[in-house]
Amino acid sequence: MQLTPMIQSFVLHFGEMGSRWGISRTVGQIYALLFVSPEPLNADQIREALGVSRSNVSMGLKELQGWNLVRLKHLPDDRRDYFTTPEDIWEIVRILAEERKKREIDPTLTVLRDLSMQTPTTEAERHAQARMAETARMIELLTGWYDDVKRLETDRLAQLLSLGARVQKILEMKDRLSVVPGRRRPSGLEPATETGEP
Amino acid sequence: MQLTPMIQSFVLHFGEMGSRWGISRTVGQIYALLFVSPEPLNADQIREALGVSRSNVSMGLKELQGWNLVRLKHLPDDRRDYFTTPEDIWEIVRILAEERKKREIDPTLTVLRDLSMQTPTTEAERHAQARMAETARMIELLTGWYDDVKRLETDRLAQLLSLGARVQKILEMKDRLSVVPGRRRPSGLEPATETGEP
DNA sequence: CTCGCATTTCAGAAATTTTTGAAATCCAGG
DNA sequence: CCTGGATTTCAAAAATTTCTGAAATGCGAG
Repeated sequence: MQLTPMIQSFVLHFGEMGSRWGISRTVGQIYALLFVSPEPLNADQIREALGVSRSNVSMGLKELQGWNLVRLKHLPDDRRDYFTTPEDIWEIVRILAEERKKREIDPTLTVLRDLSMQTPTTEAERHAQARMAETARMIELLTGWYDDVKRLETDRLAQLLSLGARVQKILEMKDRLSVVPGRRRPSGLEPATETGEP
Repeated sequence: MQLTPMIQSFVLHFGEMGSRWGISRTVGQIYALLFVSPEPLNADQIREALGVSRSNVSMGLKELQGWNLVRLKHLPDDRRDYFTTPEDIWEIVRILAEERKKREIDPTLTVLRDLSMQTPTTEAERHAQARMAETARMIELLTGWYDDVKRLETDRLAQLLSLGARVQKILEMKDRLSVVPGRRRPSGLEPATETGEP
């Protein structure tokens, strides 16, 4: 398969960006190619389009499968594996967010919690620990929010996003309204969220 | 300066994670060290604490300055440069988000817009272009939201985050309320947001 | 201007990551 | 149990990134 200049540009760009993310150039290119391809591709088609070795394609696809970013398909009377990306682009975003969180955030949160539990021996450690605890709380707040919104349906999510900062107005409105039924709103940041593991 | 085991663990962990992000091990370690240090450090203190070459520290600090992630300080009667991280951890998050957007998102959005404007020559290109346009719109929605919320004060942001999915309830409430004054809400996703550059 | 300390630059060395080709493995038919 | 296409594995080569030491540069004080 011969790529048109336009598709070529796209694929090459994603290859470049791939390195700024944690993936290799080839993996980025493979994904870009599958993403814009109107139908599933097999490993040899990918190899030909990208001009890389067959084994490199195999490894790249394996990595993408590890990221849950590709779907395996089969064509009748053809025992080769064909690959696609999910149709729904929001699904891709969700997967990316989930996997990056798993790899880049969760391990750090574990370490921070762990270190925050130790008894400090020096003044420097006391300070360091305060910093770490602060970081852990921030990550918990962010990931807690993420865990909530990731459950929203796509169009609710889009609605929320397009609302943007106007949410602030709504928060204010809610403040005023919530006075009426006499219910106190839990005050957001202040109470130390001690979510240590057992 | 000799690091305690606890601080050592933290610094080493950040070094490891550094590679999963786009930074080198040393840069990650330098940042971790500055982050937990109760006061500013100079290049030689960092070199000693991390056991790396002086030039490596210099380059690492330069990179961190490029990311806007460190502040330069000066002590009286000492002409060496001392470095700290911003006190406010949310400030750090804001800077990180801003810089990563600039490096990882914006260039892609530019390419996507550019390619989406070209006239497709084949059916494959037509499909690819649709995919790219879809992606561009999604990125615009996400970054538009980000541009909005990044202006919120920290405690408003925290309030918003801790609200999480309960926002959905508020959205529903707003739906109902907005009927009263007779104003139509712009429906979020549906209208094609043609935000091409001139 | 010169000295002395501080920082930066930079070319090469070291380490790490990516890519490859060949061999091994897998597996559906026959 | 063979066969042959398809895929995977893996050790080595290639490419890239990171790190270092030495030399160059910067700069305030005298």
